[in-house]
Order: sequence, then C-alpha cells, then structure tokens
Amino acid sequence: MSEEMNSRSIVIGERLKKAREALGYTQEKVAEKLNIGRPRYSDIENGKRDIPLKELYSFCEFFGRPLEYFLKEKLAVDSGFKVLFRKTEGDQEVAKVITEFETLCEKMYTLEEIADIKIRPSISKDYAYEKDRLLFWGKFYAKQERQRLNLGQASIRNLDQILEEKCALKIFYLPIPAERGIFGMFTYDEEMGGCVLINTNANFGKQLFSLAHEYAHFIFHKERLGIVSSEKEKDTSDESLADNFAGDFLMPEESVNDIFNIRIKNRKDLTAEDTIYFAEYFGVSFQAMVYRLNNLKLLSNDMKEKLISETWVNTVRRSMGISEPESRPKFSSLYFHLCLKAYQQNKITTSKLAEFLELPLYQAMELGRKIKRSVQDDECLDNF
DNA sequence: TCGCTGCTGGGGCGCGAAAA
DNA sequence: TTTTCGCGCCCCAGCAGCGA
Repeated sequence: MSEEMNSRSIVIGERLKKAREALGYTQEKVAEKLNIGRPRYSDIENGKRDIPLKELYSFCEFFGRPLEYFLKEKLAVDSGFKVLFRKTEGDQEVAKVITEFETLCEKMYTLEEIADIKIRPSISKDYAYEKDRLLFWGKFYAKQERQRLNLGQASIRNLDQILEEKCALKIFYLPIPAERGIFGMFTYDEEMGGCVLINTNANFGKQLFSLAHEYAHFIFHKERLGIVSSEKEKDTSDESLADNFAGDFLMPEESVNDIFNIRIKNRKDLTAEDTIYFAEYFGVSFQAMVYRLNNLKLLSNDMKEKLISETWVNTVRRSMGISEPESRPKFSSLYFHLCLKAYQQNKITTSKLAEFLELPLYQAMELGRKIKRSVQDDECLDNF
C-alpha cells in the first residue's frame, strides 16, 4: 500500500468508525450487513486495508452518508456531533436523523467554502445567569436579545431568517418520529458555528417555539457540544431556562398585555377563540399561548386546564379561517442562496447542484439553465 | 463477567508472471 | 498452451486487553 493510499485508508477508516458508532452498530453487525468478514472490516476501520470503490459505495449506502464524507480530508463537524450521538444511543431512528443533520451541516460548511463566504456568529457577550432564578434570567435576556436584534415588540414569525442573518445560525428542518418527543437539536462547533435542527412533525407554532428554544441554547449553552431538546429533559435547568427565554422572546409581556387590554378589556376570562387569536398573532402553538397567558396571570388556572384539554381547537381555527401553512423546505434560504451563488460562479457543476439541493439531475439542469439566463440572483430565486 | 475490539496464525482462492 | 509458483486478499478461529 503506498503512503498516500495508506493515509487515505486511515481517514476512511476513522470516518467509518464514526459513522458506525453514530448508528450504534458493532463491527460484527456492519460486517454481517455488508457481507464481509469482521476481521476484514476491522482492518478497514484501522486503515490497514484499502477499500475498493465499489465497497465504499456500499458503505455510503449503508451509513446514509455521501461519498465526500469518507473522502474529504477535513470535515467541519469532526468532533461536534459526538455528544449528540451518545445521547441517542440505542435509538437508531433518531441516530439516522442526526446523521442527516450532520450531513446537512457538512454540506452547508462546504458551500460556504466553495462560495468563499464564511458566516460565523459574532456573539461575544457574556450570558451569565443564576440557576435558582431561571424565570428572571429567561425574561431578562429575552428582552435584551429583542433589543440587540432590533425586533421591537412585534411578533417574529420569520425568526429563522432573522437568526440566520443576524446570528449566523444554521437552521435545518427534518421530520423526527413524533413518539420520540424530540422537538429540536442544537450543536455548536468553533469551525461550523451554531447549528439547529427543528422537527417538522410538530406544528408550525411549536416549530417556532422550538427555534427560539434552540436559540436560547446557542446563547447560553454553547460550551455543551450537542443538545437534544426533548420531552424527557424538559425539567432540567438548562431546558427550563431555554423555555423561559423562548416564551418571553416570542411573546413579550408588554405585547401580550397590550393586546389583552385592547381585545379583552372588561371580560372576566379569555375564551378559546381569544387564545387562538393570540397564538395566531404571535405565531406560536395554542398550547404555548395558553401557558404563556397563564404565566402572565391573564388566564385562570381553571381555564388553562380546560383549554389544554380541548380537542376541538383545530376545528375552531379552521372556522376562524386559520390554516396550517404548507410544509417547510428542508433547506434554509441561505443554503439555497449559497448553492445558486456557487453555481452561478461556476464553482460547482450541475450534478453537484443536484446533489446539494437533493434534486433529480433533470430538475437541477432546468434550474441551472434558469440561473444562467437570469441576470440577477433574486430573479432566479423567485422563479424557482 | 461479558461484550467489543484488535490482532495473529492457518488455510483457501484467484490472478498474473514465469517456466516447461 | 498448460502448469507452476508467488503474491495478495479473504475468511475463520481463537486469544488478549479493555471497559462497563
């Protein structure tokens, strides 16, 4: 084996090991699935044996990773996902989602490199807090962040765009099986910056809340390599702080009070219709709105319990002319923009464009033609 | 203690080069 | 053209070390 081949085999072997451990498989299981002997697979992982291209494709397919993952000299997220992997040990469905999340982050990083645009968070502020005053600090920093980002008191439905543009967060959307109780994930890496994954199986209101929640992790808990925001962990102090922050950030007390005073005035308690109106105004879920109104003492405990148990909320929403928006694209507008920019500058081929956007080649060719014809970036974005 | 991993030795198989 | 030989690759069995 030549020296070059040897170093390549070592890199591939290390990536194979990471990919295998990410899915919680043993060497024996992988070897069995791929129909090779375990010692041979062990040798491959240890870089002692070169891998034929055909076999490498099988590995890509089996681990759900692009070929680049095994061949690239340097990965952006070589260390950043380790903790996430450990946290989801044994749950291969979730492990697969995380693998896809990692792949998306890696693609984003590659695109930034190709387009020569490195977008990194500029936050250097110290977000210190005391663990016994989480309500206070959540509210305090939510207000500060709104000011810092010039958001005023208005509702922020386009939070993903704001966080991408102003905080350089990388945001992706993927479905995670509902029964796992996972709403979002966050990971941070010096090289990559902050990366967020939102579960698209939740409704849009819940997704917005999860995004604000993950943003809280970004500002408070960057030192933790990976965070899975789930039902199981909701009572931990980090999760409580993130929830408090998200509630205050999305539904500022002043705004809620203002609307309450205009709409409700002299009435004794809110109705389900009122709560739906509030939720729609702030873009959050009905449930989040109920809890927020209750926390602000604008909704009695009895009414809170009654509203939370209601099953006809969606029927009322529809009768009020409110419908759930269509499904969300997996990629952010920034990711899409970087793809188009790289293609426009002839830095990626049509097949690469297809790969980055996960499109069939013919669609990528059509898009490519539009990009080439188009004079302005915006025009081609609108046309697609 | 058990499961996982790394490592070694023995043996089989296929392929290419050299010899008959 | 056929046979032989060397080499590389592979599999299997088994042992030792490590960590939970």
